[in-house]
Amino acid sequence: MIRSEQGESGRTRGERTRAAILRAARDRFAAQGYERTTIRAVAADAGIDPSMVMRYFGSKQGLFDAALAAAAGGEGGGEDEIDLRIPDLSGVPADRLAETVLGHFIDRWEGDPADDALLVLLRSAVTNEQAAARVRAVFAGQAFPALAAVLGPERAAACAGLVVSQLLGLALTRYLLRVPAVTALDRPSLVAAYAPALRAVLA
Amino acid sequence: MIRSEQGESGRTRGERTRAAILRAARDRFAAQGYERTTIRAVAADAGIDPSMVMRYFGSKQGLFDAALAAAAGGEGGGEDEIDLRIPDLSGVPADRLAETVLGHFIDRWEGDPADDALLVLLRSAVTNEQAAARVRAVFAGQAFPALAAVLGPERAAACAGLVVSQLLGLALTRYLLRVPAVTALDRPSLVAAYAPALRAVLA
DNA sequence: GTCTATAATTCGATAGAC
DNA sequence: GTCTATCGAATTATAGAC
Repeated sequence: MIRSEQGESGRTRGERTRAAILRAARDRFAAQGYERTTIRAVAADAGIDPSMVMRYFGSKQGLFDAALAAAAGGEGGGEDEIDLRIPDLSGVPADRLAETVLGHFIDRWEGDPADDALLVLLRSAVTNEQAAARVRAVFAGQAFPALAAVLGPERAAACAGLVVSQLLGLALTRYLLRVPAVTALDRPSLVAAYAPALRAVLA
Repeated sequence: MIRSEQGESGRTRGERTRAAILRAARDRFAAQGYERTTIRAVAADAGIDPSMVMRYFGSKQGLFDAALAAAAGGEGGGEDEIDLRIPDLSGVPADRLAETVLGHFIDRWEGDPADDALLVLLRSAVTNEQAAARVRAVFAGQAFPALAAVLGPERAAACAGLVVSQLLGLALTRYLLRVPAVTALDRPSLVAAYAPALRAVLA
């Protein structure tokens, strides 16, 4: 029993260390962005040595990519792209579309604290061109198709940019800048307040 | 003529150096944000020694504050706070309010390339708490009162957060993240596209 | 697999000559 | 007023002992 299968769910020691690093990295990148996050701080949060981060992820950029993929992919699989998990919009009546999209988007931001892929990505995208390109790719590859499925491609093309502006504007003021007038609202108030504007775009 | 009044508009040599540093700093902060901007890079852009930056502005934070104030105050005076220059909203008919606010906001972003105070501020505010606090102060001190003047304080309180989300969402997707669906629009299309959503909020 | 030690840079900031 | 020289701290990244 020298090289032991660890008691917890068959994970090896290395896999647990790797997971601890990723969790710490996700929190740091989400809270401080790419530049201000240091490998040393991540290592300290994870309770291991900074050199371990390099061993597992090669470089700071490699750690960022891994943190993004881990936050996005969840525990299910190993996809390396963020999954917005936009649901079954095709069954939603037109007059409930705005509320449905808003509710789903807010859930993605406030639901599981460990699932902060969007926060990680958006916080860094403002000063990191690579992260910004990723935001563009996510919305082009997921948000637009989801809209096109219910509105048709031509109407989706006309309003996709508007929808992205609305949703990211909400995220920016509520989660990144923490503007009091926006953070003061609870979830139901938030949906009710933003639905008319989004409906004006989707109609 | 040893200590010469320089030929150009009576400015002393030091004043011209100071102005060159400020211009370089503004461009760097606007393009890269606070953390990625280095004093050395600003000095190189301005064609002077890095120590001159320290001499004139004391610290990196001092340089940032000065760049913000210079971009905001323009050549007119010496105010040290950003001026959104929200105009005469009280004379605007209610059904043209959305277009007026949008047009003014877009002009502030695209008008004078040297007047990039909002870009400087927003780019840094996402990862710098001090800059974020400044964004909150600007909107609380200028955007909200301007709205209150036309809508009354109670209606302004209800929609001020929404308006900020809309406008900053536009700025984020167009100028910072450069989402193609948003950057593709020219100025008139932009106003026409965003006006319905803003009107839904202001109505 | 984990850590110690350190290399190699880069940064903000200071002291002082001219 | 401008620059040279440098300090001290922080960073990413590497080499190697255990």
